[in-house]
Amino acid sequence: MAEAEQHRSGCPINLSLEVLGDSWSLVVIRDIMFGNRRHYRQLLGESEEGIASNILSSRLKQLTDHGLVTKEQDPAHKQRQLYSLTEKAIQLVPVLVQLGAWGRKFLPVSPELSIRAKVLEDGGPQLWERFMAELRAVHLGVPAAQDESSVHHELEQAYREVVDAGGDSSG
Amino acid sequence: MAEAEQHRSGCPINLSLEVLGDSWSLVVIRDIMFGNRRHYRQLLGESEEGIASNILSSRLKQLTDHGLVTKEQDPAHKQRQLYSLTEKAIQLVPVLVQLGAWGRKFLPVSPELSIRAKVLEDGGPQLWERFMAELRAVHLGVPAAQDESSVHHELEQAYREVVDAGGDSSG
DNA sequence: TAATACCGGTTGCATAGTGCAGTCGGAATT
DNA sequence: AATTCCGACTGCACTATGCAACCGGTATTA
Repeated sequence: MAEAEQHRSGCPINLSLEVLGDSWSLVVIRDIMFGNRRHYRQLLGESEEGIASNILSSRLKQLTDHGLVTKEQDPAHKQRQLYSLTEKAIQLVPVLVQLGAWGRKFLPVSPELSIRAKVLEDGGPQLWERFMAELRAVHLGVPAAQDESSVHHELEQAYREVVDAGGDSSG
Repeated sequence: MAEAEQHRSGCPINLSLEVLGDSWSLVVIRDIMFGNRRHYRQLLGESEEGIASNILSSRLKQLTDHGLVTKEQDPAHKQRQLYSLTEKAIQLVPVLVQLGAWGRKFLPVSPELSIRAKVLEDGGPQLWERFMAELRAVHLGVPAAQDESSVHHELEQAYREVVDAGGDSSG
């Protein structure tokens, strides 16, 4: 947890990039966050992008060191590890939404995998907050507000609709 | 300009990371965008983070290939190249703002280098739009709306105030 | 006209990170 | 007792990064 590193500069954007500036870190966070993948094997096997096991291992370690992810034993299975997001990671929701919005606008996204981004984009900061509250309930054990009708569920539903309408592709 | 690459997946976040997912690309864009650095030597020498010349060269080439940056000869100086942002890059403003906001909240930022992030964060989407309109005027030659009293100037002013009040650090 | 400084890079080289395939010891299941 | 599942680790080839030196052409200066 000690971060005795040397920073390139004190610029917020630069510091953020020193933590997140590679091609896998945010993908792993995305999978935990939106895909609710909490175990190593899940993250490894159900990864859209096919992350390699050593890279996943390395990223999970990094993310843990940076305080974005915590790791604990699953009480039911002694050998199974449970990865959870911290508040620091949950507050990346706006970053991921904007990144997704930009990708949707300018890159060759697939309909199935971008519908969730669209829902969050259209929902605006209010929906993001609801989603973040949900993540806090799931990952931090914060009691959920009763009025929340699961943004996660809403995202899954939108995804299913597109898949059912479209036809092909994995996911 | 032909992009015959293989993509890891059609997910918007993943595709965005395939373009921007390294520690330098967004730093270079930040310098062009907020620091108004338009020439190679400027980007190289006035870089807070001390980017290496080969990395800068490689990133400018990549960014050009991805359609985020254009390069043209400065009419005044035959050998001088002028780098400009495209609309695709200008629309990264919300991403950079959110990334900066996150950095400000969780990372050891310096006051001088984070005041601009704070102003943009506090200004909200409306200010971002004004800033983007300004960038279009500067980089795309779009005529500026008259009511715009320069967000860029506002950011510079806020920066100067912090520097004058604070005292040390480079910038 | 000659020397110098500035321009946007390139090259060589050592180190670090990525990607793939195979492997590992322990725990749970059969 | 044998097999499968668990979260990784190892070896290896390849690519990217970071540093320093260097480059030919252009503009400026003496």
